[in-house]
Amino acid sequence: MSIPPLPGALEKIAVYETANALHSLAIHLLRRARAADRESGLSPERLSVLSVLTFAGPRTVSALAELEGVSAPAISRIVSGLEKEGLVKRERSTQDARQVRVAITNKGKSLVEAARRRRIERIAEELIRLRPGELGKLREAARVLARLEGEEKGAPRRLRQRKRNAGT
Amino acid sequence: MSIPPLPGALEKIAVYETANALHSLAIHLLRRARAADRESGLSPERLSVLSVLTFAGPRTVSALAELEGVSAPAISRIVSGLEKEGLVKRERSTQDARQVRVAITNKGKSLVEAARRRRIERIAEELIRLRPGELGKLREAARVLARLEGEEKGAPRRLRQRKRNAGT
DNA sequence: ATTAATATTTAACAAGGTTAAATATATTGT
DNA sequence: ACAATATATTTAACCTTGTTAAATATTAAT
Repeated sequence: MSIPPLPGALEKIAVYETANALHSLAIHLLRRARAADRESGLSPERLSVLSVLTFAGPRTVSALAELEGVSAPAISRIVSGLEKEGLVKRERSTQDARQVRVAITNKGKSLVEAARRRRIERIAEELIRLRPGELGKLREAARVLARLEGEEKGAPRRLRQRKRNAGT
Repeated sequence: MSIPPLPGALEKIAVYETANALHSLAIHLLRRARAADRESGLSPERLSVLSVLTFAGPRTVSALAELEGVSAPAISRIVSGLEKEGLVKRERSTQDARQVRVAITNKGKSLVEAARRRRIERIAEELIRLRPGELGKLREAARVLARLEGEEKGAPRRLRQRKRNAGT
C-alpha cells in the first residue's frame, strides 16, 4: 500500500484503496485468462486481432491498426501470418481498391470461440468456490463498473499510439 | 454472450455470466493501467521486472526468470538494459559465486512508485464518478475476490513456462 | 580429484514493434 | 483531362524480447 496520501477527503482515500484492490484483482484474473490462451497455439497478438475480427466483423488493415493501437505495418504482417494459417481472408475492397478488408474464416472463428470459452471457464472455476450470497455481490459490482465504462464509451475515444522505447 | 450452456444448474450459469462480466471489466481496467505505464518510458517487460524487485526485494536472475515466467537468458538481457540505465544493480553472491543478485536502485524504486501511482490514479479517476453507495459495493466485491485469490495462494504454485509459437 | 550439476551469459534465430520508402489507387485543382 | 497530392498497404531495415543451445564459472558429489 504505497499509495500516497493525496490531499482530499476520507472518501477520496477509500476510492484509492478500492482502485488499488481492483487493480490487483484485475491482474490476477487476466493472468489466468492469458494462461488459458496459450492452449490456442496462437500468439497473444494474433489471437487479439482474431478476437477483434470476431466481435467487430471484417475490417480494413488500418482499422485493425487503430483498434489494436499498433502501426499498419505491424497489422499487415500479423494478418499475413493468420492468412497463412487459414484463419483470416484478405480481400481488396471494391469501393476503394487501396483498401484491404480482412475477414475471419470459420476456422478462425471457432478457434477464437474456443479460446474465449477457456478464458471464461478458468475464471468461473474460481467463482465456484464462492460462499452463498457472494456471487450476488460480484454481480452488483460488475454492473456498477459496466455502467462507468459504458458512460465513457459515449465520449470520443482518443487515438492510442503505442510507443516503444527505442534507442535509450 | 457465446458462453456455452454447460450442463449444470441455473446457479452455474450465473457463475459464467459473472465470470464473463469480470473478464470484460478486468480487460478495461488493465488497458488503462498499461496506457499509464507508457509514461514511464520503460517497456512493459522492464517495468515488470522492476516491480517485482520492488515488492519482493533483491532476487537472483533465475528467481526473476521464474517469477516472470520467462527464460533466464531473457531476464539476463533485461537486467543488462536496466543496469545500463542505472535502475538496478548486479552483484555476485558471496555464498554462491555462480548466482547474481539483482537489486533495484533508488532511481529504479522511485520510477516504479511513480508508475504505480499513475496506474492507481487512472483507475481512481473512474471511480470518482460512482454514485453514493456504489463504492461500498465495489469494496465488498474486492474483498470477496481477494479471499478467493488468497485461498489458492496456499496451494503450491505451478511453474509457468511461457511458450512462444515458434516456427509455424 | 575428476565428474556431474547448477547459475549465468553469449550466440543465433523468430515474432512483433517501429519508421521510412515503395506501390497502387483516389482525389483535387487548374 | 491530367498533373499533383493524398491515402492504403506492403516491403525493408532496424530494435526489443522471446526462445534454445552452447560456453563459462562455480559448487557438489562420487
